Amino acid sequence: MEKTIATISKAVLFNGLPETHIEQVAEIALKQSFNKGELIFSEGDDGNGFFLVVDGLVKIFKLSLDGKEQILHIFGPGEPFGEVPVFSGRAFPANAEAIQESRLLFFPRKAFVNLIHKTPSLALNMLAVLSMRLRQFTVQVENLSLKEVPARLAAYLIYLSAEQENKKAVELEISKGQLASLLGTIPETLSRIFQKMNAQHLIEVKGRRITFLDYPALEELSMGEV
Amino acid sequence: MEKTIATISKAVLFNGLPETHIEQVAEIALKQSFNKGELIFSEGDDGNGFFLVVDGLVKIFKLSLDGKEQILHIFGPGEPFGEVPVFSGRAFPANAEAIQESRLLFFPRKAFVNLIHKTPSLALNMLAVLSMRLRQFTVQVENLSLKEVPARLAAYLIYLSAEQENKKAVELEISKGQLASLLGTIPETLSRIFQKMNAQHLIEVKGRRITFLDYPALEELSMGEV
DNA sequence: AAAGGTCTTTGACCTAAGTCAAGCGGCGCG
DNA sequence: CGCGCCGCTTGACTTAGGTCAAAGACCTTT
Repeated sequence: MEKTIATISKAVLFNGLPETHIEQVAEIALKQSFNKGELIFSEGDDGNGFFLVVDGLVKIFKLSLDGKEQILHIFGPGEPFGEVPVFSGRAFPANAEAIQESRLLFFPRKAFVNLIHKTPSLALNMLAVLSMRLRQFTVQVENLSLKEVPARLAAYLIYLSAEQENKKAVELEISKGQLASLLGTIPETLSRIFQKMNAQHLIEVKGRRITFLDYPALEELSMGEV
Repeated sequence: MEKTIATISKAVLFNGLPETHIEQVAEIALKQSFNKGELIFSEGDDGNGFFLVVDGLVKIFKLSLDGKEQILHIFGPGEPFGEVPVFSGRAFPANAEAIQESRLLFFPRKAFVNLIHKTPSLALNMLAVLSMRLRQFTVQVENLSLKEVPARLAAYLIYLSAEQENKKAVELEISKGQLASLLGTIPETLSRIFQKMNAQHLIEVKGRRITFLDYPALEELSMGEV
């Protein structure tokens, strides 16, 4: 229980809530565990609540009829997911799968909505979370529609660089195959683009470690396209 | 003022609010008008509030460096837009332009947030609106990444058919050029696909009027791709 | 009704990126 | 220590859809 409270009070969703409210939140939370590769929910399932990642890594994705996958988000510790059905009614709009051994908290819909009724600042926090997500989606649509794959990859590397606070090199936290799916392409294409960026001395790729050789050029590439 | 109240009480965002709250909402709303083609806000602008369409039509879109446009949404009467900066802080993530002569209501951020503090059900309504928008985005990403242009067009026609409650024919409410931008393609490609669907006796195109000749085949096309 | 603009269509061409198929390399397992 | 597996790479080929250019179609304004 203390662990649960500690996790919750670190999550941005519950930022700034008074102690007593945090405890109320913790009371309605249920612990769940998922193995690597295990499905958490499927598109079309009814959502009776949402999740918070305690540790591990979860991907949210869509599948086409012929099995091609597009990753929408990857969520790590402290991030909530699966909120859409809680507020819009209806089913999950996508699938969720643990891509690492993961521990989650589950917040049942009804209890959470009750809590919101009593806690306006929790509502505002949730509005902030959903707004950030919308902002993220505008970027993803922009990337898919207006940028070519090299630009998307460059943008992703720069995003990682900001996240890991390192302008020299970054470590991919997902496999290259998953990265391809996140960028809206396939492993073969991604591999070729890594090679090309290598050949152009933009980066150096060694397994999951990417070293930046020409950061400004990468930024350039990520924005426009030549 | 009565007109304002009437507009507000019809909008889903304010569904189920008691009379007195509707009046409070109306008090903070400001009327604004935009000519066809007029810019409402630009990506990167600070958002001190959000909008509600009274009448007219507004497109939300992104631009690439070389001027290509991707439409994210088209909003008509009763629909709110521009909420993201209200709750996430920061700037508008995209541009907004009136594509018809439009009258809008503007809700200043601060006044609205105050209102939410006092009105939990308004918060829940707004959460529902944002959740629906997220759901919509998952579909858009799926379309862009996993479906080809003919499937996207078919899906859009079926969506229109549901909206206009007519399985025989629909009327496009935007130009074909704008439709191309909404579907993530260009007018030339869209035009060719209309021709092809014509030739295959799926639809008949006469200006903005699309008559369905083989609805089931269209549904088939919209989902998978052969 | 002519003129001028915008929207739409058509044709010829090009290219980014997907498909298919085969090979490589590192890692866990027996 | 060698075998098999999975993730990744490489090559040859195909194709959806973008580009560029020009011609129609339409609608408004005079």
